[in-house]
Amino acid sequence: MINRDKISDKTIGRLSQYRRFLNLLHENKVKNVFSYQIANSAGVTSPQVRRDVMLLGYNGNPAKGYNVEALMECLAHYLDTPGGEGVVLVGFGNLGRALISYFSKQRPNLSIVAVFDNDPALIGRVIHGVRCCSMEDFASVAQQNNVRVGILAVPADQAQLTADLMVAAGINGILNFALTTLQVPPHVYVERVDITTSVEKVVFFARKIRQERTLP
Amino acid sequence: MINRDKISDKTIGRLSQYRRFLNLLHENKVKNVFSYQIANSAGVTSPQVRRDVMLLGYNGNPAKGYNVEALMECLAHYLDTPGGEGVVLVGFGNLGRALISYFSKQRPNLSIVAVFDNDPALIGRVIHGVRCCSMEDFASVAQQNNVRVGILAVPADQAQLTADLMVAAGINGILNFALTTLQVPPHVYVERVDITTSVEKVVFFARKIRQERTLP
DNA sequence: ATGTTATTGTGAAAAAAATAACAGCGTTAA
DNA sequence: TTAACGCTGTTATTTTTTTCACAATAACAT
Ligand SMILES: NC(=O)c1ccc[n+]([C@@H]2O[C@H](COP(=O)([O-])OP(=O)(O)OC[C@H]3O[C@@H](n4cnc5c(N)ncnc54)[C@H](O)[C@@H]3O)[C@@H](O)[C@H]2O)c1
Ligand SMILES: NC(=O)c1ccc[n+]([C@@H]2O[C@H](COP(=O)([O-])OP(=O)(O)OC[C@H]3O[C@@H](n4cnc5c(N)ncnc54)[C@H](O)[C@@H]3O)[C@@H](O)[C@H]2O)c1
Repeated sequence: MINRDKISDKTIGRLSQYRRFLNLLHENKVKNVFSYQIANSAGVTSPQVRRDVMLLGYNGNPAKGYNVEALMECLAHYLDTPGGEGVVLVGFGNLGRALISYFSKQRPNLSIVAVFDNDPALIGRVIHGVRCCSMEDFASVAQQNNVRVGILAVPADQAQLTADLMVAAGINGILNFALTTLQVPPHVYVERVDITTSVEKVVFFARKIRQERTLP
Repeated sequence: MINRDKISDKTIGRLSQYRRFLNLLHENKVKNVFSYQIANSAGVTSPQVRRDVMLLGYNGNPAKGYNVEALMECLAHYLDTPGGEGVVLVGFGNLGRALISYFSKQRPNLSIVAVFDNDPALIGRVIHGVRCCSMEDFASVAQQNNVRVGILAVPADQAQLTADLMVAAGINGILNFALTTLQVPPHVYVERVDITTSVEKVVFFARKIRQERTLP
């Protein structure tokens, strides 16, 4: 029924976005929603939404649109790990702490189960109920909790080293905030968040728009 | 010579990445670099790099590759605003503070010139030499410093409101960290950083890889 | 001088992604 | 009961993005 093989990176990103809107609708007791409404909320087109939903194998109703609850359930079944996915975070610095606070506000299907740092001064500290552990305990904690996904928030020059540790501990998904392209084996998926690049993109296009408006 | 019209979002992102590697090479006094080396550092293919560089109008040398300094200069001329671009940040919370620390370590061509918050308890506080100002001063500070780009790090329910303020103050590029799709006029470019979606992507593909490895 | 080598620059081909188009279908209201 | 409506599901088309492939070429050794 579901062909997970053919799904792309981008589609998954959009599905995750649609879900946020559905959550909102559900909280407001809205029962049904049309593709164009979802599209609007995510800044995409309605055929795009229908196409994406099609991949899930979920069918809407031509008169009522999609059933909010049913679609949410379908998305959860598709995107989420049954029983929830525990994530570890390495790097208890400025960004690490912000992320802990952020995740503590999210739904519990995604939760940070442990935080690690190699600075002795930080080990043992607790933020939002999460205690910072020593890197020495990384492999054992990760394996005990069956952790598969790690967030990397250490300085760039420590990132590869840390990623190697993660991979050795059985992690096969990394969200990398450090300014490095990690070298990992093919069975590890890496997603990179590069804020400098994001800002440079905004600067570029903002300037471009400005120039187009002043002299055409 | 340069056709800025045809350039895509993705290309700009890659150019920004290439630049990071070039900076590194330059610091290490490396004079020349081949497309495949740049490609390697950014996790893309070498034809991709050559194609992207082609758009800049810069020409390499078949025997020596690209001249590091010349290419850097070309990139700077293309991506950067002459005289540097000042950026403002709204939201002096966990994420805002992490961002200030992050930008204080970056090259000075991109700098945060002012930070704003609406919490009276935060106004006047200084971090990394940047003082938190009241939202009331937003328009005047932004206009005095000729700011065109803003970073949005306020709670989701305040994001649209804040974006409207930014747009009214003449900003036409926004980096949005809040979990909302902003409604802005067409002359404003918005780039969104959505960490929940990023994590969900990693979780999904990590799980997919796992499943493919255990039962193929 | 000249051959050899490895890389660039770029048109052509392929792949991927987005958009358009429309038949088919519940629902609703006459 | 039936016609009108507006949406979905899906195929076809278009557009965008990436990769391939190779002629052209600068450097260097001989
Ligand atoms: N601060 C931001 O907003 C921001 C944004 C995007 C990306 N980043 C990137 O995220 C990373 C962390 O940023 P930050 O601002 O939190 O830096 P930070 O210096 O505040 O924190 C880094 C933390 O990593 C720890 N660390 C260093 N080496 C380690 C190792 N080998 N193993 C385990 N822990 C180690 C340090 O003890 C420190 O606590 C950097 O690569 C930075 O470029 C930061
Ligand atoms: N913390 C993270 O790592 C992280 C990561 C990604 C995205 N985000 C998003 O970024 C935003 C901020 O996150 P945070 O963790 O810093 O939250 P936070 O609650 O720590 O900080 C929010 C700050 O915004 C200020 N604020 C609220 N309303 C305002 C208004 N109308 N005008 C000006 N300032 C206002 C608050 O006073 C507070 O200082 C949220 O939308 C969050 O979802 C956070």
